Amino acid sequence: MECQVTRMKEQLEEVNNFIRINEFVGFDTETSSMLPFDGKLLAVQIGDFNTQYVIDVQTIGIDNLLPTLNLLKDTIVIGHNLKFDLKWMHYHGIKVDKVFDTFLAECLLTAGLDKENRHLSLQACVSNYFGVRLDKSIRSKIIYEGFSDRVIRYCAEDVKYLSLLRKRQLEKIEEWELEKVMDLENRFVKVLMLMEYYGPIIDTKKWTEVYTLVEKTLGKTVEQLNNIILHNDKLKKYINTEPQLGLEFPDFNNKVADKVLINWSSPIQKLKLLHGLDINVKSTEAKDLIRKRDKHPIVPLLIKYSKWNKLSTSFGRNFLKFIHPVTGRIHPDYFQIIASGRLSCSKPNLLNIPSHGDLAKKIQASFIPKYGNKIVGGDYSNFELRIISEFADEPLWTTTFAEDRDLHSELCTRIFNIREDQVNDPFPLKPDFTYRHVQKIIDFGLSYGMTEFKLGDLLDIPTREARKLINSFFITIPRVKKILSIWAYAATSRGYIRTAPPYRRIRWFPNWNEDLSKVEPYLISAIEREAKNTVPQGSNADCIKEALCLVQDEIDNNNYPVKIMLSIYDEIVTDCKKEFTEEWKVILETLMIKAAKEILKITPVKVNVTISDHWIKD
DNA sequence: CAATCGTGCGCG
DNA sequence: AAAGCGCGCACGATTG
Repeated sequence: MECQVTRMKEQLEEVNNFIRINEFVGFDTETSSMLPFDGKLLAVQIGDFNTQYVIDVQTIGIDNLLPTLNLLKDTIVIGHNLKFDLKWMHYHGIKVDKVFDTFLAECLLTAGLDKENRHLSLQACVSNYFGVRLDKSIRSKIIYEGFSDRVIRYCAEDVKYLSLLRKRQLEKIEEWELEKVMDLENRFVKVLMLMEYYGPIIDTKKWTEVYTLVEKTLGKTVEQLNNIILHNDKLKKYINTEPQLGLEFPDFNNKVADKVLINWSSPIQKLKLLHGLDINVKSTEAKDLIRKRDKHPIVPLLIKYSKWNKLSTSFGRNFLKFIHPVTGRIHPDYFQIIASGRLSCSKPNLLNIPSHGDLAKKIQASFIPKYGNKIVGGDYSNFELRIISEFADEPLWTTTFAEDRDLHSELCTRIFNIREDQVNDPFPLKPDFTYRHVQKIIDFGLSYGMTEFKLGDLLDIPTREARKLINSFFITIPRVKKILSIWAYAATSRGYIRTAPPYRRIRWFPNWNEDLSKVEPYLISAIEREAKNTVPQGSNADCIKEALCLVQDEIDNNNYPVKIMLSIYDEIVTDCKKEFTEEWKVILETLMIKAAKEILKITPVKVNVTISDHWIKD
């Protein structure tokens, strides 16, 4: 084994040669922080099984290293979770063209498996594939002890196995025909890196206005709740006799109460109180409480409290802490491949920003483009239902999409036997819902395996009425029922399900067994429901990832003044120079349609594009 | 006191 | 009845 530390500029020529003569190079970095904006690049490791170069970046100087790093664009860079390393490369102006990410390969090969059966870290992969143990703890000592012998050795080990790991993973990728989706994910790393690097900008003034309003409303609600128990002899016994340590009223008035009568965030305390009022609920969630809202004035207040407390804790003043002091942007952490193939997002989660209602409008309006720019957004219309339609080949659905009519309304008229102008009339069994609203619940719910119990529960109608709705739904569109059962059967007979061609991503079902008699019936049902959902949800993910790759390539190839700001499941939000918006709007729409046509071959694609001064949902 | 689980709710 | 799917987060309750 040859592993060496590179400290001198002259030594870099050897590294350069290594990069030039190799089609693939293993690549890793060590840094003093997670983001390049508040730390330094300490080491760059390049190598393969036989040779590793550990480059002491600070000693050699980043400027002296740039020519070497620039050579990377002519090779295929292999790395484990390259989203991290590429962010540092981008910071230093280094472009990397082709990558193979062993972390993403492992994510793809094990999608859907649970914690026990899924080991994604480099140590775990190297251990599982080669039986070699890497010691991560020593590597992290680089900050304290610099390039000591053992640090160098372990830095080198982090690139040593990458090319072998890729080969072993490729065997499996070929075995399971995952080449196409692996390629998609490898192309997508760069895009996701940029979405973290150029994360959204928040108008703090607008955001502050919003949370001031939220805290005021929450405070009032707490006050009203407290007044109810203070003036009701029956309820006084539920008041906490001791101060609830660590709990305070929101100090929206700079006033902090010294004790909390009842902790309105405690389901146990709320449940006791409700039972004391002879209100029989099994939980304190809104869905249950809403049925009892007329029993006592406290019930609607409890619903209100939960809602506003959520807004206050998740989207209140804490949210502003995520604004990076140097960049002024939010730099979230995306996870590239969850079970279905979708993204997830954390610190903060930008995929669950409120978007329904007046307050949500104000929250979204706080997401603004760079000064002088505009937001150009595009979202797919009914993508998941179009996926089902594509494979069900259901005449009613295909003609509705072909004629660009509203699917929910269309189905509504058939299933409830009403005219088109009646779809927004109240639904007789539950008058606060319209027919179309009910239909929407049915369309999504039933497509993913909802039973009459849940539907009855959701619509607050008897189970037998729900059963009738389900029956007429599937009688009206029998081919949808058929394709759903085909997907369910595929999953239970094989133990996995695939998304639509050409990507054909796999999701595994860890509870499955070849001998189905060994699988509990309820687990079989769960696999069936998950499979029914994975095809449309995962195919949608494949599509939006392809679209995002096309969009970023277009931006890069033409130097367009555009940044991808957010992507929420079926929506792409971009930050675009004002003068370019009209032109960009057309390009964005075209590329999103182009991506979708990879999957939807006979079903029309519809994309809605908007230009605005801030994030908005149309 | 930290780790873990459950509840409830935000999004598509 | 574990009887739509996919997530992350805040908070309370429980555990060791």
